[in-house]
Formats: sequence, structure tokens, C-alpha cells
Amino acid sequence: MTSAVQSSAGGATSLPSSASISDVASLAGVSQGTVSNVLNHPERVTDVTLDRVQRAIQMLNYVPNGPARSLAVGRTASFGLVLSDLSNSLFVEIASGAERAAEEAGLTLLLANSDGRLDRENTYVRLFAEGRVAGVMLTLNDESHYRAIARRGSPGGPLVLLNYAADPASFCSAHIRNDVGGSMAAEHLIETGRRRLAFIGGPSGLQPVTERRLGFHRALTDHGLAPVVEIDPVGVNRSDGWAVGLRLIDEVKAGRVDGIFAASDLLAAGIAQAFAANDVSVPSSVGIVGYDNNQAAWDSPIPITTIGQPGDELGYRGAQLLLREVAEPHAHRHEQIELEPTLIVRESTGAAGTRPGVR
Amino acid sequence: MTSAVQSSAGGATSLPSSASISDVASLAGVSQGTVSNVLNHPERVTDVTLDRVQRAIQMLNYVPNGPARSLAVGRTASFGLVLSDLSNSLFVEIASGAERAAEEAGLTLLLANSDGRLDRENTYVRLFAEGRVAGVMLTLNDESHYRAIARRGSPGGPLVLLNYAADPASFCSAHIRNDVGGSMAAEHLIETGRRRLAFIGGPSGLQPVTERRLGFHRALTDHGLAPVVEIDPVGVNRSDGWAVGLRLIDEVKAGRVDGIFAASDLLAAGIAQAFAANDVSVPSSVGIVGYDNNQAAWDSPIPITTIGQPGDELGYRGAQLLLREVAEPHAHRHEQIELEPTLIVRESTGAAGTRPGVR
DNA sequence: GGCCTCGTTTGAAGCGCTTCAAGGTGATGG
DNA sequence: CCATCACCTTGAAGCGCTTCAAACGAGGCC
Repeated sequence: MTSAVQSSAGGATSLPSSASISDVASLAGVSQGTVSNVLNHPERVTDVTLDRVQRAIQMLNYVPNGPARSLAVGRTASFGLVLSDLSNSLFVEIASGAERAAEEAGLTLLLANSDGRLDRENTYVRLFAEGRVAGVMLTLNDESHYRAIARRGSPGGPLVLLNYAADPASFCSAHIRNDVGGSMAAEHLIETGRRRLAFIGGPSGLQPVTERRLGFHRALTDHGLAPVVEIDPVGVNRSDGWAVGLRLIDEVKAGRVDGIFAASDLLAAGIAQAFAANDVSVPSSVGIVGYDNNQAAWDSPIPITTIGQPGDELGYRGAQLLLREVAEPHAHRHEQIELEPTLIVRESTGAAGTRPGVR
Repeated sequence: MTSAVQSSAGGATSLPSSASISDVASLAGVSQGTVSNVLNHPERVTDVTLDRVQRAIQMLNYVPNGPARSLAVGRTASFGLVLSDLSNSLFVEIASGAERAAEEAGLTLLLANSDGRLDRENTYVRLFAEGRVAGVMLTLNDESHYRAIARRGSPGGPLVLLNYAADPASFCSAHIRNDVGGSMAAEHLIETGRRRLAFIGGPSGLQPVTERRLGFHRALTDHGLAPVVEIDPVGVNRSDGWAVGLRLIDEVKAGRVDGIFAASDLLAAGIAQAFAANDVSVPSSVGIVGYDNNQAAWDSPIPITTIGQPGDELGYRGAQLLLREVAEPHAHRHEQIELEPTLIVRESTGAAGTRPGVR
């Protein structure tokens, strides 16, 4: 926790750095327009001029003034992505997919973290819009936030909503069908012989959880079943799962519950851990399915069967949507892309041993 | 994988959105200057004028043009942070710490992901610089990249290096003492009775790993010991760990190795998993210490003792460094902040059972 | 040798905003 | 009743860049 202090003199430090294009121009003995051409249309310029100008640029450590350029041009070559939760790997995957799309299109991607807070979602969407980025993508999972955003409308440039099924009258959006994931989980538990199933959800208002529950119910109904237990913990983290697990021990031991679908892997991992600590054996007495294909599901003492979400593809397709809307701003028809999740079977529902290094 | 398509007409969609401050001014029947005052110095404006202007702003869905503003003002109210690896929780923590500092200072934080690639580090540092952000922070862990950046020097505004001990002649930087972490690991293994210790590193060129090795060696030397085995896997992931674990099984069974320090938690978790699958008992036959306090260490079947890094604080202090340099651009003396890691004892070295929900 | 053409360079306009000196207005005090 | 003052508002300059019509030169051709 100490700090060493030293002088800054002499290093490769920032020069005055206030050089403008006209400084470069006069140093190189050409006009501003020519310097601009060197920067943006080098093919229009003689080799010797090019050389002279570039030397001047070096000499002055000239950094073009982006705002001035954007002002003159009227747009920028980047777009923004506002993420709800950087600690959730789904969003990181979304970012990486979006980044791939951006790179392919020759754009750069600016990220911001809203931490799921509406005020910050607004701040950053607005900040990006004011920065005149080509467009903005926003991940969303709360219905009330959606309503707030929808009421406000699009902030200048195009806005694409990710991870939320938005009304195509208002926005392009891309999301992963959570109801399908829910019914996948149910079908899998039923297929592996379970009949007395529990649903562990989360705080209300989270669209994804609502949809997962819906799909789960639907699948059960199709089989003439109904959930035996439903619990909505206050959070969707490991400790919430641990608490839920403790509550379920008796039910499982008494044979009243033999399958559990938890709406997040952390939840599922917590439940599994509570069971392990209390002599409830997984998967023989009870099967567990999580959601998200987080590392947590993988790393759990008993690797947990889970529903994987194609986050990377979500980001990629979402970015494409945005790019298309940017390209054809007029007469654009908003689209709603739906992606499907995948069932990933592991030991918590009775799969043969899985091994690390294989995903 | 279907897409529903609908019209965009009628929703709360983007209006022409090309309204400028003068449109607002003429609609409200005031001058541009007044509109600008409404935006930036509302206290200078009569309530009735304020109201009239705000109404006009609403009506036109006016979004101030950021580039124009930055151009006029000469700076922006945000700064940039280029992260090497969004999937590593350390960097996410750094981001959140930096964000806290930004919020306190009334600035916004723009993120970008370099993915550890030098070209992207350069692209984004330059992009931020051109955007005339107040300053840029860059996480770095490769010496050759540092050399490239140092050669180029600072790109206009201040540049602070994170997670790398930079020469204070050139840059401010903040990092966490990896050598201290390495010796902590060694000391802990020795304290818990181990003497035949192995070091598992990683690809060369990674400054953090180099330093961890250094500290580890130093501590051993202090105790008159030397590492029994040193392995440098090609990567630092779980599968690399699994492979290393397999290689070590015989050594451990033969009693030639009784303590392992792995330079990453993923590595350690892989090793532990390989041991578990092959009847090598942890911690009784061998103790394992990881690094990073990742979720992986926590979630491992046998929770792994690890070295925690104060990533949040690193981001926070780094941002403060940057803010200070922004405030006093002249006669600024670069600082190098050093933070210390923490030993977190878990079962892999013999701690009593730990429980989820408690971190 | 004069004229036309083509490729290069110039110079000024203008992007949308902030700022600030100068102008207006109403209230206050003598 | 007029001078003074405080407070609002105006209008124009200027931030650094791109763009584009116009100027310029250097060949090439008749």
C-alpha cells in the first residue's frame, strides 16, 4: 500500500499535445485541406507531400480532434453497448459477439456498465447518443425499465434492445427464448423419470424468470403434471440457493420432490451444495437443472445440467440488426430476433461423468 | 431462430432527430445562447423562459450534439478504460472500482475490450484519445506490449497503466504486488507443514506470473528450501491444470510433492479435479494454493486456498491517479501505486469447511 | 507555341455548440 | 423623475475538422 513517486521529466511523455491541423499544415507548408487529405484520402496526395505532412504530424505528436471531425462529418465510426451485469458471463459473451460484428463492419464498440440500474441505463444511452455514435444497444431484463425506455423512445440514433423481447413497433430487439429453455428443463427432468418437480424462480419483474416459469409450466401441463413446489427467493445467487436447498431437504427426503429446475445456475449450485452438505444425494434422490451454463454449473461438486444461452450469437445478431438499421434509417422495419437455448446434460440429472477441458 | 417483422410506424420511434440548438431556439422564440444556458446554466434563466425552452426541446426530441459541445468546450466528461479480458473477474472488478471513482467525480466511464491484443489496445487508446476523453486507463500484462506503448508515449491525454508496474518516468501506474502474493502462498504452504513444493506457472512473458514465481522462490530460499518441481503449462486455464494434475499424480503418490502453488485458480481447480478423479486426496496428501480468488476457486469440489487481489481498489486508485493527472497536467509527477494481495485460506490447504453465501 | 486536360492543392464555408461582451429591461433609490 | 443597478438575453466569434468549388501547374497534343 505504498507509493513510489518519481519525476516525469524525460520519459516518452505527452507533449503539449494541443497541436491542431493548422499547426501541422503550417509546419509542413501546405494547407489544412491537404493535411486533411493526408489523413482521410491519402491517394489524392503526392508522395512527397504525403511524406512531408506525415513528418510534421510525427514532429508535433498531432492527434486528430475526434469531436471536431465528428462534428464536420456528422457521425462516428463506433457504436455503444450498455450491459446490465459485467459479472454475468452471458453479458460478457454478448459483448464479445457484438464486438465481432463491429470488427467485421470496421467499427469500434464502446461498452458501458449499467449495473442494472435504470438511471445508469439512461445516462449511458443518452451519453452514447450525444456522442453521435452510429447506434446503441442496450441489454435489459426488467419490464419496468423497458416501459421507461419505451416511453422515452429512441434517443437520436437507432436503439436495439438485447435479451428482451421488445415491441417491434418501437425497437429492434434480439432475445433468447426463455420459455423454450423452461420447457426443455421440464422435458429433461420428466424424460429422466422425475415426476414431482419444483420450480425455483426469483424476484418478480424479471422477464427472463417469468418466461422460464411459463415454459416450465407449459411442459408440465402437456404431461398432465403440475409443479409440486414453487419458491421465489429474494435473489438468484448462490446463497439464495443454499437457503432454498435447506428448505427443500425434508421434501426430498420424504420423496415429495424428485426434480428441481432453478432459474439460474448459481441458485442451482447453491441448492446442490446444501444437499451435498446434508446427505441428500444428487442425482439419485433428486435431479437438478440450472440455467445459463455459467462456470458455476460446471464447477459445482456435482456438475449441473443446465440450459445454455447463445450469448455470443445474441450479441452478434443484435449488432447486425443495429448495423442494418443504421444503413437504412428510412423505411426501416424493426425486427425481433429469437434465438433458442440448448440443453446441456451433466451429472446432476444422471449423466455420465463429464470432464474439464471439454465444454 | 425465426424473426418476426413488423412496421415501425406509430411507435415511440426516433423522430428525424436532426434538430439542432437553433431549431430549438427559434421554436422557443429565444436565442441560441439562451438555449445553451438552459442546458448548462439553468440558474441564469427565468423560470418562464426555462419552461418554454424545455417544452421546445421535448417537442423536437432534441439531443444535444456531443461532438459539437466537446469541440466548443475542449474536453469531455468521461474517461476510457481498456480492459484485457472481460471474462476474468479481476478485470471486471477493476472496471467496477474505476466506475465508482468516476461516479464520485461526476464523470462517466467508457469501457473497451482489447482481448489482450496489442493492435486493439492501440486502437482503443487512440480512439479514446481522439474522442478527447479526459484520460485513458489501460490494463496490461505483457511486457512486450508495455514496451510498444512506452515507445509510442502517451496519446494526447494522460494514460494510466493498470496491473502493470510502469516506469514512473513515463506513466502513472497501479498494480498489485504479485511477488508478495507468491511468497504468501509459499509461506502458507510451509506453515501448514509442507516442504516439497511445486510451482505451476504459465507461458513466459506474463509479468504477473513471473513476479509470482519470484516471490515464491524468495520465500522458499528464506526457509532454506527450493522448489521440487516447476511446470509452465501453455495456458493458465482449467484444462491446462487438468493436464498438469495428471502429470503430478505419481509425484504426489510417491510423496515427492506435498504442496502446490498454481499461478491461477483455474489451473489450481483443474489440478484439484484431476487429483479428485484419481484418488489423490487434497489436502491430506497435498496442499494446493491458487491465485486470483476467482469463483472457480470457491466453487471447486474442494474449495481452494487462494491469493485474492483487490481489483476493485486497483481500479479505484488507478482512476484517482488519472483524475489527479487530469487536474494538474503541468508539473505532474507520475506515481506508481502498489497494492498488496490477501491470503484466503480454504479447504485445499486444510482449513475447516467453508460455506457458501459467506465470502 | 498555344490550348486543353488532368491531377493536385488551396481556401473558405459550415458542422452545432459555448462563451462573453454588449444591449435591454425593470426595479430601486435619491 | 431620472440615474443606477441587477438581472436576462442577445449575437457573434471561434472551437478543429471536412468538403468542394475554384485555382493552379504540368504535360500532351495539334
